[in-house]
Formats: sequence, C-alpha cells, structure tokens
Amino acid sequence: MTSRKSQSAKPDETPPKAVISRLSLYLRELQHLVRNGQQTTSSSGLGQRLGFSDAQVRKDLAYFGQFGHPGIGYRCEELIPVIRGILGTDRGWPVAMVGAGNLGRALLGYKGFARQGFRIVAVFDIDSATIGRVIEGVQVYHFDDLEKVVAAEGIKIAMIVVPATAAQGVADRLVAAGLEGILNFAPVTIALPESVNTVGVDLAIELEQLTFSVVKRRRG
Amino acid sequence: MTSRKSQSAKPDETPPKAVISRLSLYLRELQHLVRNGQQTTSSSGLGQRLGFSDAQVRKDLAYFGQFGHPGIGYRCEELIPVIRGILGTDRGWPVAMVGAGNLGRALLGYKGFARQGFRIVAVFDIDSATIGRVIEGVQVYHFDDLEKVVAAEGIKIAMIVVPATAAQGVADRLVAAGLEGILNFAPVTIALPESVNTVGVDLAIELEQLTFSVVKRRRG
DNA sequence: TAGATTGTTAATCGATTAACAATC
DNA sequence: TAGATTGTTAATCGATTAACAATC
Repeated sequence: MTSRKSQSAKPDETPPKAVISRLSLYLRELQHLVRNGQQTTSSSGLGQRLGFSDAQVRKDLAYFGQFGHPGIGYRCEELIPVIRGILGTDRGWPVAMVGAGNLGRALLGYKGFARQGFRIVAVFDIDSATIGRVIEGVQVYHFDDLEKVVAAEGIKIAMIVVPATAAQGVADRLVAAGLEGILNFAPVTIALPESVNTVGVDLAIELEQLTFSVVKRRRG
Repeated sequence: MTSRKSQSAKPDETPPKAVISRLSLYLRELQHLVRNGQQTTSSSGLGQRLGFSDAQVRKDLAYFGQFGHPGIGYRCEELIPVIRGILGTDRGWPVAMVGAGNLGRALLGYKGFARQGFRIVAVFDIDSATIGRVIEGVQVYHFDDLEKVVAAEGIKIAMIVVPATAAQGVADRLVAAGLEGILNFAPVTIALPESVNTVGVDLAIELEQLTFSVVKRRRG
C-alpha cells in the first residue's frame, strides 16, 4: 500500500548495517571490473568472488531501488555512481586526524584514502615538536585549534590515532566540535552519543581472528 | 545425550564467527578493567560498555565452558587466560609482513601488536633499495627468501601490505609456503583455499561506513 | 524464440533475547 | 537469609536463501 507499482524509488525499510559494508565491497569489486574492461556483471558474478549468494546481492541492492536489467545483469558504469551516491562517496570528504605518532604519520602517507575521495586536510597533536610542521603535505595544528579548523574546513569525519588512554577524551572533544563520524584506531571502546557513528579498527584484534582459526585447526 | 551433566568442558556446536570477534572485545575490556583495579565483572557489566546484552555475553562464553560464578560474576584475572587460550594468544606469535612501503613501515612501528603477543619477525619486499636493511629492528628480506625464513622462524600468519595488483600473487605464494592466516591490507578481495583464513582491512571502506551514516542523517 | 537474469515474496535458517531454576 | 548472577532452554527476532513471475 505504501508504494505504487513501478515507481522507481523504494525508500522503505532501513537496511541492516551489514548491508552497508557489503555495498562497499560491491563498489570495490565493480571498480575492479571496470579497470579490467568488463561492462556488465550479474548478481551471481558479483557475489561469487566476494563469497555472497546471488540472492543476497540482489536483496542488498533492492533496499535502495531497481538498478539491474532482467536478462542482462548490472551495468558497471551505471551501478558504480548509484552505490557511491548511497554511501555518500559521490563527493569529496575532508577528514581530520588526531594524533601524529607513528601510525598516524603512516596513514597520512597512505594513498588508498584518495581512491574514494577522502582527503586528510588537518592533523592535530599536542606535541610542540610536531605542531606547525607539514607532514605529507598536511598541516599539523595544536589540538586546541580543533574547533576553528573543523569549522573552517567543514570537516565531518575524523580518525583517532592516539594512545588508548587519550582516546575517550579526544572523542568527546570531537563530538563537541560537531563531528559526526569517527574512525577509532585506539585499542579501546569509546562511548559516544547515538548521533555519532563510530567504527573501531583494532589491528591486534584482527590478528586474533587469525590465531583462533590456526589453533582451531590444530585442535581439530 | 552427548554430554553427561556437570562435566566441565562443552565442546559441542561450533561458535558463529561473530562470537570470536566479540571474544576479542571481551578480552580487551577485561584487560582494561584489570588495569583499573577491578577484580570481578558481570555479564551485564561487560556487555554494557561494548553495546551487547548480558544474555549475549553469557551465551558467547558458554560455547566454550563454564567460567562464571553464580551470584558473583566473572573474575577478570580468571577469565582473561581462558579467553586468551581460546583465541590462541596465550602464546607468542611470530608474524611475517610482505611489503615495506609507507603503510608497512608504519605497522612495523606500531606497538599495539605486542600487547597480545604478536611480533613481526621478518619483512619481505622486492625493492633492492630496501632489502638487507633493518627497519624498526626487523630484517628486510627478498620475497624469494620467503619459504626459507618462514620455515626457520615457524611463521604461521602474515600481513599483506602491497599494492592491490600484487596482492593475489603474494597471497598464493604465502599459501604455498604453508601460511595459515592472512591479514590483507590491500584493497582487493583475494581468493584463497578454505584451509587458510583471511581477514581483510580496507581503510577506505571503514571510512565509507561513516560517510553513509553522515549523509543518511542529512537525508532524514 | 530460448536463455539469462532481475526484483520480490515466502520459507528457512541462524542468531539474539527472555526467562528461570540453580547457585553463591 | 535475600540479592545477585550464572548457565541454559525456549521464544523471538532478523537475516539469508529459495523460488518464480516478469522482463530483456
């Protein structure tokens, strides 16, 4: 009763969170296909390499609309901008980084962010030896300048790359400054209001997933 | 019928994969509690900070045995080694890294791995300017020495930190050398035999999860 | 046309939560 | 003891898969 038939949009049911991360994988795969000169793909073709069923691929995309062609499949060049639009990477995103330590500096040099339009435009630290320097073309500011720079640059997302003990304090300050998304590399859970989305990346934990499978095999 | 009552172990049903990653979070949280001098915690206390229900915490742990004390909860110092044993981090793990580029070097300097007993013992590259050097105390070898070093050091897990185009080839070679777990930082899906566990970390994809939530809020 | 493949509904599967006796 | 909390079973919820008419 909500939607009249063959109306193109379908803004019902909020998609499960898992759908969004699969969408990112579909996008990466589609970009890979285009680089290899492939013009179309199918739900089974797309799912195969990623380990998902064809039904799942179709269902995931159906949350957002009808993008395929019965009998043909999906046209890569057509689907890519659709997914970018859904994920919000159809535009550039200025990103802030807090913490210019070892890991932080490396991430500054990582070229992979640019691939989807992310650009680190400011680094914040409290170490006077680093403040004022330019690392990998990015200015290092004192953390106290956060609010000013965030406002000036229109920054909405940030990466936390500080020691675990400092992470919660930094996060609180980021939220107060109006940030809306936080990628946390500190190995600690940070508590934040519902309105702010957090993704945690704990490199030691990723490795633990591997050791579990190794010892499991050994145990039988 | 399988288990007689009050037998301490309970090696039935394989746990879902999601349980294992939560186990890592429980461990991290327990270590955090211990550092703060807390001796016991409860399933609800443990779940709260992580955003899981008390029932889920108890169920997850119950896959592996009975570790709690009715009326008391879980003793941190007691549960930590149990989880480490399950995950396999009750011992040290030598780790190989392939790719000594920008991101690779940073990961070499990252101290967080040591926290759970991971030690990068060898780096492999094909750039003659880097081979033979020692970075952050770790020897850089030619990729052709992989098999030799892996055997000598008893390495079972590796990180791939090479460009996307090279990742699949490197992965195949790692598998041939007998590796059992691979942490892949290259932004590409790699196809591997069932017997080898892969975890992929794509930093741009993590950021995409954030942009989705930001634009979603903006859209309503 | 016959073959391929979509979008979508219904059926299945699996994971989370609620509830509670047992225990400290 | 009363209060707290576990381990576990049954009930609920949600996500994945199967199936198929519609379409190219």
